[in-house]
Amino acid sequence: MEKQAYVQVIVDIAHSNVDKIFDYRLPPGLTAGVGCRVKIPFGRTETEGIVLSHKTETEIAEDRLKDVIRCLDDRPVVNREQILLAQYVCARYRTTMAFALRLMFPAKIRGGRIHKKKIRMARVTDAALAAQARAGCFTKEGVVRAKNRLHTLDRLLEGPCPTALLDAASVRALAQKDILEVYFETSYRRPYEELCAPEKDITPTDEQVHAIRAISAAIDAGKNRTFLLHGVTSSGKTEVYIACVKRALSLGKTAIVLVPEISITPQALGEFARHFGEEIAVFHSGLSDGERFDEWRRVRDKKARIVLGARSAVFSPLENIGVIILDEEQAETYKAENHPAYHAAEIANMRCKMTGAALVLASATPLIEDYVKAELGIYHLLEMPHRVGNIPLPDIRVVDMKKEYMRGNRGPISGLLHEEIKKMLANGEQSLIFLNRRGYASSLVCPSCGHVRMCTHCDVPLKYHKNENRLLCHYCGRSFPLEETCPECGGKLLKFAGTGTEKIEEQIRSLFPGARVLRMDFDTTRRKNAHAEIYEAFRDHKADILIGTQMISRGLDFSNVGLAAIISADSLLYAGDYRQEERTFAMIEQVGGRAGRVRKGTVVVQTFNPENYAVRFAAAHDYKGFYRQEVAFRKASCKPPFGRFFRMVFTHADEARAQKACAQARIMLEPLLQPYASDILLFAAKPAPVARLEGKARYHILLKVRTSRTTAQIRDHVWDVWDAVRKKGVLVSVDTDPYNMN
DNA sequence: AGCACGCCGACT
DNA sequence: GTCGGCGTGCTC
Repeated sequence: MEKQAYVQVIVDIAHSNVDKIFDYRLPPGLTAGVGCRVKIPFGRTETEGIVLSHKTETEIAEDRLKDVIRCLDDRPVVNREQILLAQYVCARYRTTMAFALRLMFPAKIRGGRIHKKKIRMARVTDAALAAQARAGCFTKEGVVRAKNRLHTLDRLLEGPCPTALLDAASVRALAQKDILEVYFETSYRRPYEELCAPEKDITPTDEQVHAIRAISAAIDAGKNRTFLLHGVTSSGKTEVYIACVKRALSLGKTAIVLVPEISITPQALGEFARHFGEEIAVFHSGLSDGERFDEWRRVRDKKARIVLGARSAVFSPLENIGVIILDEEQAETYKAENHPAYHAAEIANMRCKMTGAALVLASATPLIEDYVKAELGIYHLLEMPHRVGNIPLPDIRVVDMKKEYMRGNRGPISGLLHEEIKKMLANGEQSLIFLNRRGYASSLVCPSCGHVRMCTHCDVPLKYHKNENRLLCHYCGRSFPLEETCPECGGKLLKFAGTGTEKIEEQIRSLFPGARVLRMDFDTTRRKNAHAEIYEAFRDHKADILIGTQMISRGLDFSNVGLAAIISADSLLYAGDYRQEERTFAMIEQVGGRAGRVRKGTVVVQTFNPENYAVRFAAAHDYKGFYRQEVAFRKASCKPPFGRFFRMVFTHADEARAQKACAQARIMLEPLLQPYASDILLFAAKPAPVARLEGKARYHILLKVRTSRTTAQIRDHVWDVWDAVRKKGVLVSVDTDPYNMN
């Protein structure tokens, strides 16, 4: 008697009610490996599930068991390590196994809508036969009488060729005579061009050598270790990454390099593709579904051993990982916004622990939390304080905009910046102008009654976009016509407050009529390829000045940029979160780092707060000075890493329901947190600063906790309350150490 | 997620 | 009397 086979399946329904293992009978003749998707009957319908394991016995009564209908994959869509990782994600972020597993493979795989791309190929059946046919293309006198056929044969004698590149009539005729054969080959859609420029032969600096040695030793040992690579801009971190990845490959291991989404430029890709060619798979938001599927498949099928990508690439189906690198580890984009709100560094850390890989957190401006860990010896600190070629860090010149204002210059461009841009234009050098606010004006105010135009669906002011001559909501994306009269008092005057990139572009164009100006922001890069076009135009010096948001602060490493300017260093200082100084410091270093990468450059920082310590330390390129100051403040006020914040947000179309759920949660939390009273601060339930978003009311609770052994328990209590409250139809989200408090 | 079961209000 | 509101419970 053959042993009855059962499979344990996670149903692909992301709901806590069905977040458990279901046993199914595997009918004889059907195979479904661990990690494969299966079609299964579920309740009254059919659905997909993923096989987690096999077994020979089950506690489920025979009459309740159902059969697997069929297996949907011949190869697993998740490997065993990914299943373990998904279980970790479930526990850590309180999500369902279905949600966690979905992170592991391309979304569009479900339902099997994506197909492998096949291309039609032709090849000769026999070289002698082809040569004979080739001779037949000439007359006795040696004159060509069948040009297309000759060309086709010549091409095929060199090897197989896609039929798309050949003359269709010749292919048909030659195939008829069995001189060539047509067949299909699956191809991979590659999201970037082949970049096969020769490797540059660079001698690494002593600092680079030291970092490479330390990380390589950890990769060799196969023991999990975390490094904090603190390297100033242009200190050659990329070469360190490449050397470490090479080391991992040489040991037969694999590697993941994570970068913030916006720094995935052709330049950054090219650097890696040059070294690793086909071995590298790239993941970012710009890929089509087909491209993403193919890249993922190349990793799963072990055709690519290196993954380069944004946040979600940390879940790639690699096996035997040697090293995971997080470039710009302080970047906020490593944290996912929605459920599960995982942090890529946390996932990377877990994967490294599971496989004994080295984790490299790299930045010019590491997160305070991480530098603290390095100082405590939890992370191994590697410092690269010098730029490659010993090029000095750029001079940072801080302009006090209060004085500028008093002097009568009320525009957004200071006298100094004006002068510096002029100098650059005269020298034929390029300038970068950074402002992290898009549009023309950040609000539209009525000077008579003070009314600010607000979004009808969100509790936020509308931004004026001059190009479209409309008011836009940057939260929900809705657009409104610009009404000339105030809806409140009927006043006819309009006041545009706050400066955005559009206005800067207008100002620069009027101040420097001859200069060639480009703007790179959300609005100018919406069209496909627009980002690459602007990037290439600036790289090829088809423009003198590039104005932009966050997008220009990373990944643009152009030798001809002599000036980088920050229009307002204050933009992040009023965010109201505990990271505002840290982010201001990082922004100045980041943008400043774009200038003078080959020879010494200049940075102009405009601010109304020149005395702010983030601005002062950034101007002096003094990370450690800033760090010490910031750590002292955080310690005194119990902010991360000395404290944690938990924030619960309650969203519902009906304001009363959102408020009620929020108040209930607050009431439930109180007794649960009572034992920790001396270590916590539980704030009142109240409307969120953005009290309405997309037409839905929002309420929130903030909990501040002094870091201690009980922090994890407190977090669990918060999640328990979340679990209890969310069943009432109100959307509840929990954010740990939120980046913003909107 | 879906879908059935089940227990209270206003109608042909 | 019943049609239908959506609260609760189940799916191998």
